[in-house]
Amino acid sequence: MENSYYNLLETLLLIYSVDEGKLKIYLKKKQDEPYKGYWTLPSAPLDTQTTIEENAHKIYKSMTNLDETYMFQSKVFSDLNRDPNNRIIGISFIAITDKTLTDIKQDNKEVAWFDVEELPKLGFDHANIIEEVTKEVKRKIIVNYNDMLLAFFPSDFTLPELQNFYENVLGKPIDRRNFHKKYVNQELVIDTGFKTSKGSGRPGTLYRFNLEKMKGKRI
Amino acid sequence: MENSYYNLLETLLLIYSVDEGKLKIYLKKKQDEPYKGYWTLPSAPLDTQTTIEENAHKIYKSMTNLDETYMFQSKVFSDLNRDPNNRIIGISFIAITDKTLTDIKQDNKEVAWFDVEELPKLGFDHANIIEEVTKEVKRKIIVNYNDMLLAFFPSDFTLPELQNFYENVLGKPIDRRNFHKKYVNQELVIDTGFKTSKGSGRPGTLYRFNLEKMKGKRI
DNA sequence: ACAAAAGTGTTGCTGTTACACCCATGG
DNA sequence: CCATGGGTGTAACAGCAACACTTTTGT
Repeated sequence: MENSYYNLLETLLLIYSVDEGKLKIYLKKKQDEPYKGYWTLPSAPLDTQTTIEENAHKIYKSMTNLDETYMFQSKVFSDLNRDPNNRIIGISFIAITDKTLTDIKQDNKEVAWFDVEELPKLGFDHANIIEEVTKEVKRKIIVNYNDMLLAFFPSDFTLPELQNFYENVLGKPIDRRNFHKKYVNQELVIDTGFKTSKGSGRPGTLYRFNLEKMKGKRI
Repeated sequence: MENSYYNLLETLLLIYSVDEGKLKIYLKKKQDEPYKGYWTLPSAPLDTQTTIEENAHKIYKSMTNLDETYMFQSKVFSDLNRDPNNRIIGISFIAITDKTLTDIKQDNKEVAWFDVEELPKLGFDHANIIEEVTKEVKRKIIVNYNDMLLAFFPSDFTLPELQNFYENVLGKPIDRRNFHKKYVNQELVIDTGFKTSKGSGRPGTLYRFNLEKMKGKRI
């Protein structure tokens, strides 16, 4: 009787990054049944001696070999038939990382970044989880979670890159002149003095965020 | 060995409401050990056949006798020593309700509304949970979760009442003229044609939110 | 009449929007 | 020299911030 209150839990990690203004997510190819060959979110069962935060950090480390990141809890998924074998309750975490730091780490494990708008075949209910959590991420970007934006753009970026990201998240275009003016006039970004130099076209000015001005700022 | 992955879960419900511009929370007095006589959040263990959403609704119903409410997930608390006896993982939900609807329902169960700034002695880690979740609620109000504001003020209210609530959440005063102007000029509220009539002072105009204008509006 | 609470107008500032052409680089 | 992508100015409008006195009611 008492046993009917003991549940299996897992921590699911949704690692996001930006690449050329696109929102990306880091997935893992499943090597065994069920869902062998499908892509899945990195996850780990929760044992009775670990907190969910510790568990999420462990997963993050195993996927990226990095220790620190911007990470926080997202939704819990408790549908009875999430897993074909057992009932497992999934506690999701959002992590935001610098894609360039993880590009190296793709040794033998099959892991890859996917555009959130072009996902591969996903196992379990992970398509649904990604959809729901991605909605939350977008909403938070739009609605002003500056910390999160800083996590997406920790290092130098161009204003067109940033604008591109916003446009993808918002789902509509923004006027380039107004966008530029806003960030430069309000000193939300600082000119690093460097320029991009990839391919054709005029090189872009590289900026970084002005932490002072961004703090608590409504964008 | 496998048993070390089975955890006890509970759903915790934080029911909020407004009263005279103050943010209130609905608590229950614990009738047995441990923490007998202390106040606690309403909660229920999660069995293996119920989703957390169903569980949260069950708790809400038992506390208010109401079926519908604005409710959503909040944080998960997984510290190892939350409960003196077992490790229990707590999944919290936020519900927002109309305090006047629940005032009736205080029969024999010892339940009461408390100002979130003046809480009683709380059992378990519930003081901590209330603090964390209340921070989230305030942040969401400030940052634009209009749905939530509508849930707090479903029916007629005066602008001074609404302003009072904002001031308590923001922690700083707002100019009355500017506040009034904003809501009336932008037609975020609609005059119901009724007036308050409680005690001394000029009666206030009763408004309700203009759902059209509030939708997606940044406040 | 007085205490309590609600209602209201003006002005300057700041940010947003709408709009089209020029500049720097690589091929 | 052309294709690609980056950078830029102006004017009208909307919302926000700062500011104090009047009106309506109950006692």
